[in-house]
Amino acid sequence: MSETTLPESAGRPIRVRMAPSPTGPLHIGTARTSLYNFLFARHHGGTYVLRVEDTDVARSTIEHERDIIDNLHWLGITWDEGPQVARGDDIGSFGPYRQSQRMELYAAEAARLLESGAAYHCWCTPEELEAVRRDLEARKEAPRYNGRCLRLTDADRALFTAEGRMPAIRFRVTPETIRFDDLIRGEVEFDNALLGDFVIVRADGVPLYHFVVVVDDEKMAISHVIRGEDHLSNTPKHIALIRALGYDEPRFGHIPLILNADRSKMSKRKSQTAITAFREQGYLPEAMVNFLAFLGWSPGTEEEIFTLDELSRRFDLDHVHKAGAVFDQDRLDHLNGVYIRDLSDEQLALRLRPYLPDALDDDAVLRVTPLIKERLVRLSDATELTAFLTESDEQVAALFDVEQLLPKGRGPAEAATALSSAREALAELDDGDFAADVLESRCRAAAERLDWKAGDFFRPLRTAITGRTVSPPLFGSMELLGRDRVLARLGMALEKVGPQAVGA
RNA sequence: GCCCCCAUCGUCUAGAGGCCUAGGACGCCACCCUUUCAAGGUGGAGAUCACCGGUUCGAAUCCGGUUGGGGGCACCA
Repeated sequence: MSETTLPESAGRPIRVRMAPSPTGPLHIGTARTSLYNFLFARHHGGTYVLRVEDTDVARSTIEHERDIIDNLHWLGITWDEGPQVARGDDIGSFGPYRQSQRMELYAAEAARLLESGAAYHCWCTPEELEAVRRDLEARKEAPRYNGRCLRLTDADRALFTAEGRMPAIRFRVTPETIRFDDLIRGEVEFDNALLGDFVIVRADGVPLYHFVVVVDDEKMAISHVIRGEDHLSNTPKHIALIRALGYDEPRFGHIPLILNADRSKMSKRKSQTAITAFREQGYLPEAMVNFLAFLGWSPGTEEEIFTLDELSRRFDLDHVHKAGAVFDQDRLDHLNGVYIRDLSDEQLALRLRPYLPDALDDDAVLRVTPLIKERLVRLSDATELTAFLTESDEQVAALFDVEQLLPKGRGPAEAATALSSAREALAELDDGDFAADVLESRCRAAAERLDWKAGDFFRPLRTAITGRTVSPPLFGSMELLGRDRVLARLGMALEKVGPQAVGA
């Protein structure tokens, strides 16, 4: 681990965090941010914290939390501190790690802000706020809060309280220039005079994101906040809060966004974003990690296949890009194929198991694996590629029409001839001799006797055996199917061409 | 509307002033291999480095502007 690239952290131990919100399944963008934080922590020997941002109780669910944790683990991302399944059983001494369990903390910090005058109660109703916003927009001004409740008298407040209205808490933004040295973008400058006072605690007492993120990053001693670029313009709010609360300012680093094909921020509406969906389709976690790492980062060389360990050795913020990166499905597919082919037959067979029917026993799965290995883009492709093994002879026969039995330039009668001569040649074999190499030489000999090109001769056989014109290698497929079913399928195909063969 | 960020082949990227008549990968095309499809091999098309101006002996690389794209401006995160 090189210490030379260690970003300055004011002498604090390196602690980074991922802070997913369980309002949906693990998003590809969250996964990549988590990966970068993980790699950063690993590379610098820092501590990695998982914090669940579930203050929005209405939208947060335990199912989503489980999906997030489960899929993070699936990717191989691990953390040093975080929540446990059982509440109150956390790992790490900065817990609890669910924000919903830290409400007293936020209330206390909000009270401090109220007391110092850095925050104030706001009694405006959503309707009033909406009206003000519309008005400002109509006048082409920034849609920010007008500070009305800042000018309330004690009598006004007493009146609202008597009405039973509950106030929200607003942070009073000091007009000042906020500068920070972003780890990825360098010096960034904002004018906070342009910001309106923003709500930090809702009228129902629920504290909001910009507030809790700042409180927790301090209380969890986070040294580097590495997050998506969509938070770049929220950072001056966070810094203002940090100063008002007397906290230590962490280093910030904003990584580029993952984009839809149209270059907008990647979204569920336009792209598949749930990691779990990729997982179900049979993308390998190794491929996913490799792919995600290169979406916005490169090692600065021309190497491109990296394991998680190699990545944590090589990863550094210096090589993280500034521009957003379009999610390229073709590239993911290619990488997935690379990783699939890199697996041993045994390993691959194991991973294929969930995609194949129970009717195919483990031994059969292991035997068919080498036949389909280099034809798989996703593990789920195995389902279709091996379907002919579990389909009944009748089902297979129903899959094709006579057209698909015919080699280029040949008619039904000739297909019938090929089919029957193949059946004859194979029928002579015992069960025990039904091996791919034997089958192949028999069929080649039969083709030769007919004076056909082997490829032409194989086409009707392939269709008859698998029901498809595209299939795994023909003779390996026949071997797996066994003598009886091969002969049966050849017979059924023959019946199918029969009438036309006669008519031809 | 205001603020901020960004800009190298279609896409992901290499590139930190001369090594660049811009390299790699994916995708695409052709050929080879071949029992189909893949995989593999070889080759090819594809970027006047968004544009304009400056700095410099020299700029994809530095500076300024323009244009274009994106993000943010919630009692969501």
